[in-house]
Amino acid sequence: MENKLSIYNTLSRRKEPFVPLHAPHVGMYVCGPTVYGDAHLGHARPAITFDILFRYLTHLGYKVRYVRNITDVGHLEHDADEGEDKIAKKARLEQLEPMEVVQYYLNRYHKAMEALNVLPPSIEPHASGHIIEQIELVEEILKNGYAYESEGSVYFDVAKYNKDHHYGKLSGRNLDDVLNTTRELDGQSEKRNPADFALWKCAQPEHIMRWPSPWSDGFPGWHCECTAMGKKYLGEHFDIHGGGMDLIFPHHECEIAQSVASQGDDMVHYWMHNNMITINGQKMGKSYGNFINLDEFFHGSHKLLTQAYSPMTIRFFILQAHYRSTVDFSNEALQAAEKGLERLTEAVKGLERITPATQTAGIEGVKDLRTKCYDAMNDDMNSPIVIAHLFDGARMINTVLDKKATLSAGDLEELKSVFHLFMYEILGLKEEAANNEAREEAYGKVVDMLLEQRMKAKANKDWATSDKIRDELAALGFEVKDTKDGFTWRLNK
RNA sequence: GGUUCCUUGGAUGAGUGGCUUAGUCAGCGGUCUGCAAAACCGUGUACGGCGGUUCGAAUCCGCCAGGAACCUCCA
Repeated sequence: MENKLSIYNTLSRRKEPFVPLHAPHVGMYVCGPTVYGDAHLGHARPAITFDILFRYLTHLGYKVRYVRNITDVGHLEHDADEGEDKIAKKARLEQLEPMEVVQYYLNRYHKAMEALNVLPPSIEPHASGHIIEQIELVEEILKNGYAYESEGSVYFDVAKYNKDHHYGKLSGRNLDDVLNTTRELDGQSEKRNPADFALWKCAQPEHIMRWPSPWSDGFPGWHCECTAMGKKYLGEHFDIHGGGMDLIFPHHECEIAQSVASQGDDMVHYWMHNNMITINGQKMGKSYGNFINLDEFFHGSHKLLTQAYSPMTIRFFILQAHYRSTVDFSNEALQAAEKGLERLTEAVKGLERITPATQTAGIEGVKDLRTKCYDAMNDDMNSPIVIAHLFDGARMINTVLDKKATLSAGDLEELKSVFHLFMYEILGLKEEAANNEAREEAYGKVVDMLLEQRMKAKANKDWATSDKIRDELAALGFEVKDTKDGFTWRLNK
């Protein structure tokens, strides 16, 4: 399969032509959410970034298997309840089963993703459902001598690994740096080296989520799930592994070490990382306490928001920046995105009002638009440039609507096709379904307005107008009843 | 302290050696319009600072200043 797509590989720190290992099949793994809280704006970034990639690769004709995991076990939380599982902690606080918490937030995550028009991945595996695979991974690493058991836990032997391989090649670190800066943690005594990371953790008695293993009742280490599930569903070697930049170290670095230590070589060909969303220049994140939930954006229910922003506004806002740049949140920026998106959608609607002429005159560039959009997408998914070209298209459309130019039937179809492809299919900017409640209310008020007019007509004994309004409303399904002091109506269905 | 990276006009945000410009939002002027909105046309100041390489740098190199992410769960 031929394409000119190049993507930035974090491993090589440069753009590389995208050549799948087993065309036409493409394997893609993206780190999904830890479901112990509502999704915030930061979670939308990787979801949308890799949604675009998924859509584009599919459009290019690849058979993409997109795996996005759900982390529902194993992440240690480092605060008052040190060593306790995040999911388990939340569960105890809320008196819920751990899996109940997982399901609750997972449902909400799915709802938010659907609102953002993020396509569901091909497979969405849960870490808790792949304990066996993770134990097998740990056994492999042990067998190859890159791990050791200590008091029921198993740790990755970073120093030994680093003698044979480079631990830190993804994040640009060397082991000495890591050693000098590794923070002192509890349980350090179990480790031979402070930089060693856990592959299996022996569970404390109060730890709810636990599974039997050859070493202890416990739970898998932080990084095992992605390696184990990536291998299970995409094979020992697959094309793309994505996630947020904040996962490069240690998470993805450890994944590389785990795959090399278990199977002997790298599992992933292209590492891709989206940048962060910032707020006042600082990363939006749970630990900073400066995050805004997606639902809060959709409803405008956060003190930093001056209004509600629709899911498509959020999506457009994110796509207006390149995925490897930080993007700064502000009401002003979101309002600009909202208006810009409106301009595009109005232009697309305008396409339907254009009557084709015998030839195109007065505008240029219709025929180049498609190529320019492809070029931008091929250049490491430069969505802001694609959008800029779509704005050029919007200007063409508006000029024709202003009767200052004409479009041939062929060019009109071409414009429609380009907009449909890039705006809807690839960038996923679906036309917004209006807020139903608000719409219902507005429609109701329109009916009220008509009936007020009818009341005036009745007062003037203008029975013709009065009856006309009632009959026409009736024809539309509105049942109008006069009362002593006015009227009532309802919609018969 | 270490690693990686960033600094572009009023706000956002592309661009990485020259050519023709990003684009969007806002502002200003105009066209259109019963009014308004929309649309269209025109429009300004920009590449953190200093030095270097080069015929030529926002773009490459060095230093300085400021900022960020990671080094601890994080998208």
